[in-house]
Amino acid sequence: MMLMHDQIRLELTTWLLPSLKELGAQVEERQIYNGFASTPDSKMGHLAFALFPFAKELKLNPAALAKSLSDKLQSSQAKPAFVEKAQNVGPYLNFTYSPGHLAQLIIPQVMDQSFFKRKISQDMPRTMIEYSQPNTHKEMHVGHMRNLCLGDALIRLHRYCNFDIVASTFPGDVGTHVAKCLWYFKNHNTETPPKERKGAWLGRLYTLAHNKLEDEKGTPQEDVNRKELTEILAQLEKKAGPFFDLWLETRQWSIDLMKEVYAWAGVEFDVWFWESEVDSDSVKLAREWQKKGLFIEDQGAVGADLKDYGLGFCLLIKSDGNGLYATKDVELARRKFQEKGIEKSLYIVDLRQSHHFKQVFKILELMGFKHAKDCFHLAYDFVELPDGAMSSRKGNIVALQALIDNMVEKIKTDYLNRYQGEWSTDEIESTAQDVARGAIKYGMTRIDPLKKIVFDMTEWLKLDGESGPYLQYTYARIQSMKRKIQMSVQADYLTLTTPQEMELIRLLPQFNTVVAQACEQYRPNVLTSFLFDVARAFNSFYSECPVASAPSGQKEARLELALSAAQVIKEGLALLGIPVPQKM
RNA sequence: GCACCCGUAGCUCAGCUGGAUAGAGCGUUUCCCUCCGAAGGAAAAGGCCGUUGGUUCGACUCCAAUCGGGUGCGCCA
Repeated sequence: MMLMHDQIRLELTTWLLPSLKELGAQVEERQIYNGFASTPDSKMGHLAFALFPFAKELKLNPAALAKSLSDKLQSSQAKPAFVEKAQNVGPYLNFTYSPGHLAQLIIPQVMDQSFFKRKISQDMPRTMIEYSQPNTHKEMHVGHMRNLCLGDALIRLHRYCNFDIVASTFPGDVGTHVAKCLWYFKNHNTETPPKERKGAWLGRLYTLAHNKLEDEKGTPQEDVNRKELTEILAQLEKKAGPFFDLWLETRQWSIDLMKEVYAWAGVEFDVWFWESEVDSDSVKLAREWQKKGLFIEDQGAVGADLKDYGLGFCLLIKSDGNGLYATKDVELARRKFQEKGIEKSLYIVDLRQSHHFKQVFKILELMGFKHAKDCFHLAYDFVELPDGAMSSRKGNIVALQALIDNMVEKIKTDYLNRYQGEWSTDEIESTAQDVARGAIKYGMTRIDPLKKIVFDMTEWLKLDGESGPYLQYTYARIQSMKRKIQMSVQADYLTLTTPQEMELIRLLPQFNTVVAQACEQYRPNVLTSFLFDVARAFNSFYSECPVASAPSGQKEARLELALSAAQVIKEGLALLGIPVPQKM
C-alpha cells in the first residue's frame, strides 16, 4: 500500500482535519491528503483544495463551505509555517506558500538525502519484472532499446518505492530464426566472422538468410531449403550434430552482444530464463493437461479452446510435436512463482502480444494456477522509423551499436571536442558516452508507453529542448557553480522571495509523489516531465537570480537551492538509469 | 468480421482519481553573454482537445456511437 509520505500535504491535512470535522464533515486523513491539487496560476496560490466533495456531503454550497473553512482556519493555531495564507476563492481553498519557510523545511532534507529515504509504501508484493526478450542470431535495434529502458526504469522506480523486485529476461535462443541463420552461415556465407561484434554480424546473416529463403520460394530450391532447415532443427532438438555445435558457438556471440548492450545501459538481471531451457518441459506440461482434458487435439495439433472467453483457440503443440511461444510462457509462469517465490509477475512486452498474454493468463487460470490473477502484461507500443515499421527480417533496422557510435561521435564533434587539451581523452570519451545514454534513455522513456515512438535519427541527435542532455547540462551547470562559489555563512532561506525561487522550491518536494505515481502507473514519463519542469525552473532561476554576487546569507540560500535542484535531478535521472556528468 | 491501442498547436508530446483561463519541446519571428557554463534564458504567433450524443453543478478527462490510424485473432516468436 502506498503511504502518505508528502510532508507538505500531511501538515496541511493535519491543519484542515479538525476544522472540517467541526463543520460536520465525515472525513478521513487520506481524503484530505488526496484532495490537494495545483492551482491554474501561481497568482491564485500554490496549492488548491476543492470543497466540492465535502459540500456535497454536507449539502452546502461549495463556495460557502470554502468561506466557513477559511474563517475557521484563521483562528486555528496549527497553521504550518510554510503557509503564508489560506484564501477561499469560489469553491476552493487556496494556499499560498512562503518560499523562505518552505525552503527552510525542504532544502535541509534534500541536502542530507533524508528526503530520498522516506518510506513511500509498505507491504508490497515481491514482484518479478520480465523485460528484454531479444532473440539470439538477430541484431539488436532501437526497438529493443525501448523495452530495455522502460523495464530498467520501472525496476528502479519500484525499488525506490520499497518493492522487492526480481529482474528477469527471457531471450529466444531456439526456433526457426536460429535455424535459418545457421543454415545460411554453414551453406551460403562466404565472409569470415569479424573479431569483434560477432553478434551484430551474425544478426545480419539472419537477414540475408531470410531474404534468400524468400527469394527462392517457388523455385525448385525451396524444397531443398526446407529439408535442410528441418535437419538443422532436428539436430538442435537432439542436442547433437554439427549444427548443434555451431549453435552453441554462435549463440554465445549473441549473448556477448546482449551483455555488451546491457553493460552499456547499466542493466542487470537477477534471472536469465532461456527458451531452450523451458522448451521440453513446457511440452511435457502441455501433454499432461491434454491428458487431463483441458487441452484438446484438433487437426493433428493440440491447444486450448478459449472461444467461450472470446480468446479463440490457443495452439500449444504443433502437429510435429513441438511447442510454441505460448507453451513456453505457461511453463515459465509456473517456474516464476513456484521456483522464485514471487507474488506478482509483470511482463513488459510490446502490444502485439496482448492477445497472446490474455490467452496464456486464461490458460493458467483454467489450470487452477492460483497466481494467474497476479500476472500482468504491460503493453507498450513499438518503435517505428519515419518510413514505417522496423523488421530484422527486412533488414531496415537502426542497429543499436551503430546508433550509439553515431551519437557519441556527434556529441564529441558538436560539443566536447572543444575541451581537447583541457580534458583528457578518456574524460571526453566517457562524458560523450554518458550524454548518449542520457539522450537515448530519456528519449525512450519520455513517451507514454502506450504511444508509438517514431525514431528519427536527426531529431534524436539534436540534444536540445526536452531531452536527457538538457537535464544533464543543467546538472553540470550546478556542479560548476558548486566548484566556483564559496559558502561562508549560514544560508538565510528567508531571503528567497522571487517568483523563480518560489517555483523551484515548490517543485522539489513533489519528487516522491511523482515517483510513486510513475511507479503505480508504470509510466516513467511521469517522472521525465517532472524532471524537465525542475530543470526548466532552475534555468529560469539561474538567469534571473544571481548567486555569486548575492549578499551573504542569500548567496548561500540560493546556492543550496541550486544544489537541491541538482540532487533531485540526479536522483530522478538515476531512476531512469541515466548518469549525470560533473561537466559537459 | 471480432478484439485491443492511439487520435490535443504545423511537427513531437504533457494535461494528476472529472474541477477554476488547455500547457511544454521542436519549427517560425524577435530580443538577451562587460555578470555564477548560451547544450541556456525572455517574448510573440499558433487550439471548436477527431466527430456526435449522453452522465454531471462541472467533461480534454467518464459512457455510447461514429470516423481516421495502428496492431492482433491455430501450426512464427
